[in-house]
Amino acid sequence: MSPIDAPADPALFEHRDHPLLDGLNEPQRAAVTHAGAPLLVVAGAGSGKTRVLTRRIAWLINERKAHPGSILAITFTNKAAAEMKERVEALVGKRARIMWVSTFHSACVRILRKEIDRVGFKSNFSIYDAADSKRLMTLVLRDLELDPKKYQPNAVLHWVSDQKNELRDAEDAAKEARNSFEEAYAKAFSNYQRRLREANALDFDDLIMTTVHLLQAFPDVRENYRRRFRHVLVDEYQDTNHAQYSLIQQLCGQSFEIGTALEEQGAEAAERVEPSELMVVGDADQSIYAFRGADIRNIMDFEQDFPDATTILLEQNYRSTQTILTAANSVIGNNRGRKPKRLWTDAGAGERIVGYVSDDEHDEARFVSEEIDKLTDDAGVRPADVAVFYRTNAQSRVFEEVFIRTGQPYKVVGGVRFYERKEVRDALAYLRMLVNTADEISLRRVLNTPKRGIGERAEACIAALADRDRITFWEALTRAAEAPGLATRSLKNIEAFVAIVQELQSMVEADERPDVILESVLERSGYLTELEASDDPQDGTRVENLAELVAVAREFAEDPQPGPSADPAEVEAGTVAVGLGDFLERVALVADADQIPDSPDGDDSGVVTLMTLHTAKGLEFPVVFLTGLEDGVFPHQRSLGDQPELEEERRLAYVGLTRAQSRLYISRALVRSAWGAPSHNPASRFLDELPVDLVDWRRTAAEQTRWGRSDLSGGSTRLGIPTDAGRRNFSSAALRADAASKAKPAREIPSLSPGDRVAHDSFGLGTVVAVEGAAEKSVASIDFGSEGVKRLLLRYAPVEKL
DNA sequence: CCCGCACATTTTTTT
DNA sequence: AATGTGCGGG
Repeated sequence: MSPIDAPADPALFEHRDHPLLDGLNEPQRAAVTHAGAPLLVVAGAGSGKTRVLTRRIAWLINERKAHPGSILAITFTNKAAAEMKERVEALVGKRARIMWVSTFHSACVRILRKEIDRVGFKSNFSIYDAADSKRLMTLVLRDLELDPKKYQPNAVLHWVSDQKNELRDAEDAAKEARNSFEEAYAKAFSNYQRRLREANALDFDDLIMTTVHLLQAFPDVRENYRRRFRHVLVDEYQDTNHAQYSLIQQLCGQSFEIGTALEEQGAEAAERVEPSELMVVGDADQSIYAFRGADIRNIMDFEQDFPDATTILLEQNYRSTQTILTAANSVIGNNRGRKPKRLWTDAGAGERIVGYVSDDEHDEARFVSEEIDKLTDDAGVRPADVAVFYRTNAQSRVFEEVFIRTGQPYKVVGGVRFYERKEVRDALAYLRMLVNTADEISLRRVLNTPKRGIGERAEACIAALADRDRITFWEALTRAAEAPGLATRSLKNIEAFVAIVQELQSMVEADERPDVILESVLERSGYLTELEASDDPQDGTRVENLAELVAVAREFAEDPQPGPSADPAEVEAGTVAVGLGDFLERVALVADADQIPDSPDGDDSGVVTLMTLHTAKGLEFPVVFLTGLEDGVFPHQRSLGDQPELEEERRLAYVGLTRAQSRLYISRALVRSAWGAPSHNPASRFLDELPVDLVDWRRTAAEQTRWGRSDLSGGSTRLGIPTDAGRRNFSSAALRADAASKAKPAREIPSLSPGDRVAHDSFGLGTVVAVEGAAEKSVASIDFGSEGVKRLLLRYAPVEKL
């Protein structure tokens, strides 16, 4: 619990205070009670902003008699939304339920489901995620016969996303194209949009952009929502992009920007609605999403955009020790052009930061694991109090390996997400196609999955028929008999497929429960049968994942927790929609952060949490391990040559540091393998930016132990336990020099021949089966018994000849 | 039409 | 290192 929940002296406020202001400091109270002009709350990390938001909403309802339905609060994740709603409900009771508290995306979906027919979509539109978008873009680029080397789907999509975040449609983009390169991009954009429309589908960015366009184009719709939302609150304002900014403006009727001012004059005929009250909360130092269009100027320029705005600063931190805050302040102070802000606390200095320089990433992970052991044994820390952060998802692997080996339960948040697994996506594609037959991407995905003899050739015939008769791909499938050039055999298979789909569709029409439909899909499609018949061990896991998905669907059907875009009126009446479409929507909008084990009590108390720094935003943990502090890893390679990007990395470091409540560990590896090749990276420049005396270096580059220690106790590491040498403080510069001089992990390649017994760090003992190639390139096939036969590149593989 | 193999590509971060 | 894509043989 943070200290804010236990005010030092409640009596101090009692006589003059409203319960809703209880335990708040002065600026916090000012933010809660502020009325009128647009309000910017600059909330430093851990300054109690969630508390301010919830209290303010409760204040609006209880004291200012705002109708709960007139409140729109935007949060960053659905989980944050659910929590906020819950907290407000605890303060003001059940009527809080009809507020809109959701993410930008969920709020837009909710508006679009009602209004989107005005712009030519049907309300059962599909939502395409990154993978769907990529598939579609690949098709588009192929159609346009663009060189896939020069025009990569991801690059084009990123560009398209930028356009949409700036509210430019394909036409605008084409007009602004300055060279043939951009013209090609604009063309792809245009085709991509056309095909989305044909599929009755929207991608993530469309959800926002389409809503804004809709509000701009239809004054009656806009007035309707403006009249409804008298109070708009936006959290994490520093991470909003231009489209989201415009959305806020449209919804609030705040129109101080020049562009909107003109547009507003045009709409003067329509009845004017008083602007809604706007409060935004954010911290420019925690803006870490510029790469996806977030515009830090939205918060930096708030006072210019809204000339009569009030700004309130929250600088008192209730989360961390002064040591941690000083470190964070010191790092972020290296960014230029930021508004000065210094977090402080009265919690005291606390423990020093612990630093560790490891030989490689395995050593780093082992250090983290051992340290967690010590903390839980001696310091009364529960594993659930511990979080391990890293820059990129790929870094989670080593930690997982170590935790598996030591039996430490852990949970990786994000990464290869459940909903991105192939089998789960296949199953969802079936469901989406059933709900929206125009969804060609989903339909074609499952057409021959599992294999049912409908190949590329047959698919092309159907596509040609659809093209010729200007019908959807699905319709063409139902009329496959008319397709020229289609083999009889293929036709038979297609007819069988169509029959299955129609049967399943009738279940959807009959409003069967999502879990029931899903089970039928897996059964009738033959998907499950195929997996069960397979001897690939991976397919066993796939079956389990599908069972998990069915369980999720069942839970959804039986316990209709109001979803992010559920209609509050229905929630109130206890008739939350639990149809297949609602289920799909829920699934489409879940975020990584939504899956964080929420109460670290009970079952989850023994689980360590692993996640990227981005996912960590908004969270806090008593103990934090910030790993991989190497130039090229964090800050990321791609940011090294670019000042703005480097500053974003620094903000990311700031976010990471400020997640820690009482203990902070920082570590780096001298050698780290990526793409199967080792590279040694210098110390992260952010380490230089930490005050030297705050860090207790348990091990420095100078103390690197000898390689190849023969002691294989535990079979887990080839590196010796670091000596507990004197705790001298090396400046980072010294460390770096050390790293450079020692940076030769000269590793000899064991010469092996078939029959040799070897030991491997993670696979254990094995027998060499075969050796190919020579010297640096030699590859050995080694039988590790229950672990199977592995092919290992001896130069890098941690094997030792016995 | 399907399977197996070689090869390229992968890694930023996410709603 | 691991996974997806493109080709050739069956």
